[in-house]
Parts: sequence; structure tokens; C-alpha cells
Amino acid sequence: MTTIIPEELYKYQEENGYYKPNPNENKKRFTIMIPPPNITGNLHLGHAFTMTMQDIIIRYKRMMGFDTLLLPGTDHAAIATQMIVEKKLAEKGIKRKEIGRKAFLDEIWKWKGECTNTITQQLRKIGYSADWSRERFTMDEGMSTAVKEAFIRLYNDGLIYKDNRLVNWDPVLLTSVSDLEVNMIETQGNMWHIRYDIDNSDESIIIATTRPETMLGDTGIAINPNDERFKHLIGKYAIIPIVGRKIQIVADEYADMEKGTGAVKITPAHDFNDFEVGKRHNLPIINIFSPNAEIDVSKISDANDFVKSLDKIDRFEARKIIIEKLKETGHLIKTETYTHQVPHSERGGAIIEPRLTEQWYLDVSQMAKDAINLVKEGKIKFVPKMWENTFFAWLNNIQPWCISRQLWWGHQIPAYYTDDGKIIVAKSLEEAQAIAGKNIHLTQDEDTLDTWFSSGLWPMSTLGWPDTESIDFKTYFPTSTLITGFDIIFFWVARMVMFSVYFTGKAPFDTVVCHGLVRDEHGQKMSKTKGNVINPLDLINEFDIDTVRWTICTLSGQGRDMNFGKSLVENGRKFITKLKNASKFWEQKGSKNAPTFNPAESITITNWILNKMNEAISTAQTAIENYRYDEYAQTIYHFVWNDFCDNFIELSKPELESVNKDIILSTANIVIKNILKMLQPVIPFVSAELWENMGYGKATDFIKETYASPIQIDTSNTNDIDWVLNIISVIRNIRAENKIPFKTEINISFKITNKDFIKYISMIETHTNTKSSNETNDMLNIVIDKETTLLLELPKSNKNDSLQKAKQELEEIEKRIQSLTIQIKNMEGKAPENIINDRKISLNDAIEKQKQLKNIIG
RNA sequence: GGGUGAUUAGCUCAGUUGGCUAGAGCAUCUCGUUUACACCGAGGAGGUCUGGGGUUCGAGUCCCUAAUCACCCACCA
Repeated sequence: MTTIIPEELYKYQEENGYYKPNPNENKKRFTIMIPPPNITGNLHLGHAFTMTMQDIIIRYKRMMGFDTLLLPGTDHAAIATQMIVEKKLAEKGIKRKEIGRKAFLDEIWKWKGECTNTITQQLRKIGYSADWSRERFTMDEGMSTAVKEAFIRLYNDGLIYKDNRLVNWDPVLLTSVSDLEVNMIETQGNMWHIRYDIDNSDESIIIATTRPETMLGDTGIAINPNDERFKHLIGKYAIIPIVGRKIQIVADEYADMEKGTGAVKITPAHDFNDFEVGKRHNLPIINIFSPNAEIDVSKISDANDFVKSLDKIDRFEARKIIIEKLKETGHLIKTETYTHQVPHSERGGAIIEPRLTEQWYLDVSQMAKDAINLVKEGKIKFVPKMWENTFFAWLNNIQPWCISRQLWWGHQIPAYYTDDGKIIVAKSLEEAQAIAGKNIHLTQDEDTLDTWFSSGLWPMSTLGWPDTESIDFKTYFPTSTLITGFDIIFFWVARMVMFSVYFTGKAPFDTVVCHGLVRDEHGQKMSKTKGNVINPLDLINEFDIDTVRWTICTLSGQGRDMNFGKSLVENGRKFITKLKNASKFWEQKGSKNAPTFNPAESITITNWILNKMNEAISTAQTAIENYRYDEYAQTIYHFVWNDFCDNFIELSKPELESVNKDIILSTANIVIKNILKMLQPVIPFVSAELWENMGYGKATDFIKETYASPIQIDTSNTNDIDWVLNIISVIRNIRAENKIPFKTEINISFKITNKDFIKYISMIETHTNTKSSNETNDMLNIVIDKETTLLLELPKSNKNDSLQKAKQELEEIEKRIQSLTIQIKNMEGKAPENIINDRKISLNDAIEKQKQLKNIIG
């Protein structure tokens, strides 16, 4: 008995190149790129799911004869990682700015090393059969080359440009963030109604705002051109209370007569809509905040004493002071509580402040169109298909992508400035210098690129792009399937498709499998506060990796969220135990010494189980090819537990004492082999262990076996066993209902017209503890027809087929009607009547129904 | 406000172009330790498939409508 220790088997296989592809082999290719985990800590259960799903497909394809590449790696995750390391340093009292860029980056690289190590060890632990010799990191050398190349090409093509406009600004992290990195969170706030007096008039206008502090930057008031209440004020000026600035009242459709008071103050520097309104009416733009969102009066040229007193005060503190002041001056008309959506930074959660800055932008409008077309043309298929809509919806109204970040950790933008502000985009300082001239002083842009810029290149750059002639790129690009969570369709999937279509004209993969989130057993989100977080490593320690992988497989279907709980893992463990026990049974019966399976000697029950096996293989393959992991697992589960263990083993026990022993054992071997092969992708370690212990081959090499394949057999009598099992079940039922213990033998009498069925009588007797005779007495009088078990089946293809099949069914029923009748008699005497007909559809009904269908379809 | 998905047994969920008596696992109940397995076996109970309309010979499945839940996008008056 060999016991396989997963880590050891993995190590052996990794070291001996079992997971490596071979570009020189003339095989069909199948490639999956890992969605690179962020180097922000440990892998969580969601990772375990997605990675296992990838590995299952890879292992399956490998057995199906593909040259497979599962490429591992990690993502530098700019903002997230910088935050973590900054926080860690802060614990030691070290501040980023104090130690400077270089020292800080050294710290991050140190962290990166540790973290990557943890992650890759965890991936190995879950059996992720990746080619580690091709491991990549989004900031490694090759990736940097790719990033620079991409940036330069896009710049030269005029798609990357610098622009001064409003961005989402994180005042804590001090960087711009993209729209996608902003979460709108419903927040309780106030709506303040404030009176603005009209210049040279007794009139005034009341505006409503949730952000009174932005008054300092107001440069206009907008009203709707059709608003009768305010129409006469258009073109006049209002005076901002407290601030004293005169601002113009303009007519703009943006002002909604229903909202607020109908008049809206315009602060172009601090609101996206206001910015647009300001542009339309040439209103001045006054930036009132410093980068960390404190009032900065240096930019407010007309600041009065009150405004000046607010200098360096935080935006929310300033709000309070301003409200108090407005109360004093009597300009505050009304305060009401108000619930609204406030933008928060996804990382760190700071409230976003729209801010006017100069940033790098990428015009993606054409790429987006091309990406959409790839999907529409079917070059990329989403599984499940509904995610296409999400993909389209976002790409259809995509905005220029702000790709610069004011972070240190990331790919520094390959742009160099001369002292007089000329921009040179080049791969290196040397190159830039060569362009600019030797004596020109150059400084590189301080900013880094959005993380997703490099991730977007992942499927290309990992294979050697921009060197399109490299063996890996030529062999493995485009890749095959991308398996990832639906939550990063925008962030990542869309970007990869856009970049790939732009740079290569091809889709980066042909299939995108989107799965849901992992939740707890009751569908609740896992969160630390709820205390329902499950750590995959704990699970693996408590159970084992195969059990965890099996459970993941059973839960991964259709792209919905996956509910995960320990009881489900326990269930998985039962299955694996069952499998081990079944193998043990056959081993004890001498399966190792069984002769090679010979189809010619196959008997009814072996044909029957082989037929079930063939069906299971075919159903399972359809399931896995369609990424229906749940169905795959269920098919195998049902086949192993119900067909193979409950029925085949039980029916075989008496046969093992007979001349049929050899064929039974050799059949068992065939079936177990195929079961293990079907299971290898899901439970690679247990299946390998059993493979060796059953004497089929070396555990280490099991991964290389070809996938399960059907056996050619005579299927003409295979239904008979289903029928026998039904009869057995009915008799057991009768026992139960009449409270006749199994130990009490009962007499049954068979009336048999078809001699073929006589051979099954002893089988029925054994499994029901009955004794058959031809005597008739009327102690128990139940009639079972073979036909009672026939089910009506209508094919789903087309109507002609249905008719055809309905006819066949009908003929079959008619043929068998005379074939067999059994009567069971009880020794004790009670005679419940028609038990069968209560439970099963009667033959007449069946025929009647068939006839109806026949009329309809015909 | 716009969109997507969901609603099936006590629980978690399958149910693929409409067609078997609507299924599985868990939980529950009854019976059973017959030498692979109590991490077991046999069997039972449990469903107006969210409500209401419609199409059809036939609807869990298609259409309309309502309700509830979840998520995504937009929105700091």
C-alpha cells in the first residue's frame, strides 16, 4: 500500500517537468493564463476556487492529448501593494516621503519577494499544475519591456496624450484613480438651502447644496432656460454669501427644475457636471483645495478675510465653519437631512474629490469598438453568455482611460521632459537623451501607470511579446480559455481584449469563463466582521486538498455565486472515502490477478455496468467541455455511488463465487480505471494513489494517462438489469409496507413467458430473500409487469424523430407485454392489493399516453 | 433613474432548442450491522415550480404583468 503525500507527488512532478508544455511537439495546444493574484497577502477561498477550476480544465486537456500550458504569475497591484507596505512601515514609524522613492521601492521589492513566495507555495499546495519555469510578474523585466513598447506605440499613434481635466482624486493616497476604482456609497448627509443675493437688486435666489464648502469655488449659478421662476434673472449676477464674489447666472439645460430649488451653483473645479457647464458658459475655474483636500487660499485670488481664515482647514471642518457663518449672516434658509451617493475610493475608502490635474490619457474608443466586434463575431465566447451584455454595456460608452497614477510602485511612465517642457517618449533615459541631444537635461515623468495597463498586456507579454517571433508567442498565443471572476470583466478582460486586438489584431483567448463570488453556506458574503471567512489552508489541513478540490468542483456551475460551507466539504469527504472503500473491495476480491478484460466474455451485468460507464463518460465530457463543473462532479458521483457501488458491487457478490468471477473482476478493473481517469483532473492525488495501489501503474505517471474512453460492448440486454433492479426495489417495498423483515424469507411465484428472463430469477431471489415457485395461492396477490418500469421518453430534437421514437417505444411495450408476469406471495397471509399501481404508472395509461402523443405529433 | 440575474422540497441548488409521474445532496422519519464502507444500506414523508394573466394538444421552461431579493452602471443640487 502506497500512501501519496500531495506535496511530495507535486514536487516530484514539478521537478521532473510533468507540468511543462512542449512547444516542439506536434499537438493541439491548450493554454490558460493565471489571472495573476495581487501580491497583497495570502490567497483566499475565492482564489482557491478560480485556480482549481483552471487546473481541472488543464489536467483534463492534458489527458485528452493536448500540449497544455498553465502559466503562473503575480500582479504588482500598484495601489493596494503600496498601501500595505506604507502601512507596515508606518507601524515602525517610517514615512514613505521621508525615506524617499528609491528606499521605499526597495521595501516593496522585499515585500514582493516574501509575498510571491507565499502565493506560489499556496498554488502548489492546491495542486495547480502550472509550468513554474514560465512564472511571471507584472513588473519583471519582460513585462517592463512590453509595457514601454505598448506605451510608446500608443503614444506615437496619437492615442496616448496628456490632458488637464477633472479626475477622481484620492486625497489620502494622493493619486488619481479611475472611474472603476470609485465606489458610490449611500451616505446620510444634509441638504443646505442657501440664499444668494442678486447684485443691484432686492431679489435673491436660493440654491440647494450638499457641499457648502465648495462655495469658495463657485463661479456661476445655472437655471433651466424654461424655468419661469428664474427666467428674468438670466445674465444677472449673484453674490456668494460670505465670499463676496459676483457670479453670473446662466441658463443651462443641466439645471433640473424638479431637483433642489431649481437653481444650482456651479463649481467647475470640483464637480464633473459643473465642469462641463462651466466650459459651456466660459465660467472661471477656481481650485480651492490642496491635494489632500484642505482649503488652499493661495489659488483664490479674491479671498476675503473670512476665506483666508479657512486656509489649511480640512474640507469637512471648513464645511462646519461655513455653515455656522451662514447661520450668523442669515443666508442659511433651511437644513434638511438627505441621503445621497458619495464617491469613495475603492482602496482605503477615502471620499473622492474631483480635482483638476494634468494626467495621461489613453483614447480607447476604436479599440473598444474592435473588442465588441470580436465578441459579436464569435471570436470570443463568454460562458455564461449573459456576461457579453455586461462587456458590451461598458465598452459602448467607454471614456478615455486615465492611465497615470501618482504612485511610486508601478511602471514609471517612459516619458522624459526637457527643462523647457518638451516631452520625449522613449524606452530609456539613454534613448531619450539620444533623441534630445547630449547636453539637454532630462527628467523622467514621476508618475506610474495604472496597474491594469500592464495586466492588460498579460496574455501577450507573458509569452514574450513584443517579440512576436519568440517560440512561446508563436506557439501559445492566442491562448485558449480565460477563467476568472465576473467582477473584473471591465478592469481586466476588456483591457486585455482591447490591447490584444490593437497590437496583434487577434483575440487573446477564445473563451472567457466567468464565475461568481464565493459566499458562505447561506449565500452570505464572506467578511471578517461576520466572522464567516474560511481560509483555504485551514480547510486543506482539516480535510485534504483532494476533498477541497472535489467540493469546489461540485459547487462551480453556471457562473452564479457559489455557496460554500464545511458541511459540503464533509460530504465530499464521504465520497472519497466511498471510492477508497470500493477500490479496497475489489482489491480484496483479487482484482489484481484478474485477466485482461475480454469483451467477448462479457455477461449481462458487466455489459450493464460498462454501458452505464460509457454513458457517464460521455455525459461527464460534455459537462466539462461546457465548463459545467457541477454537472461533471455529479455525473461521476452518481455513477460511482449508485451504479458502481450500490448496484454493481451488490449484484456481483454472488457472481464472484461463480464461473463469472474473472469477467466480473476484469470488468471492475476497467471501470475503476476509467473512474480514476475521470477523477484525475479533480482529485489528482487520491486518484493517483488508488491508481498505483490497484496495480494499474505508477502514481507519479498517472497524470500522463489518456482520458477515460468508452468500451465497445453488446448493449442489447443492458436494460434488463435496470428492470431487475426495479423488481428488486418493488419487492423490498412490499416488504417494508407489510413490515416483513429481510430475514423472513417470502415466496414468490413467477409466470414467465420469455425464457431469457429466467436467468434473472436467482438474482432477484438473492437480493430480496425470496424463494420462487410455480405454486399459486392467494395469500399475497401482487402483479408486477416488466412494463411498469418502462418510461416514456420523448426525444427533444425534432418532431419527425419524436414520432419515430414514440412508435418504437410503443412497439417495445407491446412486444414485452406478454413476456413476463411475476406474482409474489407472502407466507403470512395479508394481501394488500394493487400496491404497484398506486406507485407506478399503469401500463394502460402508458400506452394511452403514447397514443395521444402519437396523434399530436403525427 | 438604466440594466442584469434570481425566486423550484425544511436548507443549498440542478432542471440545456417547451414533452418521462418535477430531480439531487443535506436535514428529517422508518427499517436494517447480509464479511468494501455507519464517512453504510433499504425505504418513506415532504413541492398549486413567487403571485396574476397569455400562447400551446401540452408551460418550471416561451410572452406580458406584479412583488421580493441580489448585483452592475449612472447620479455629491
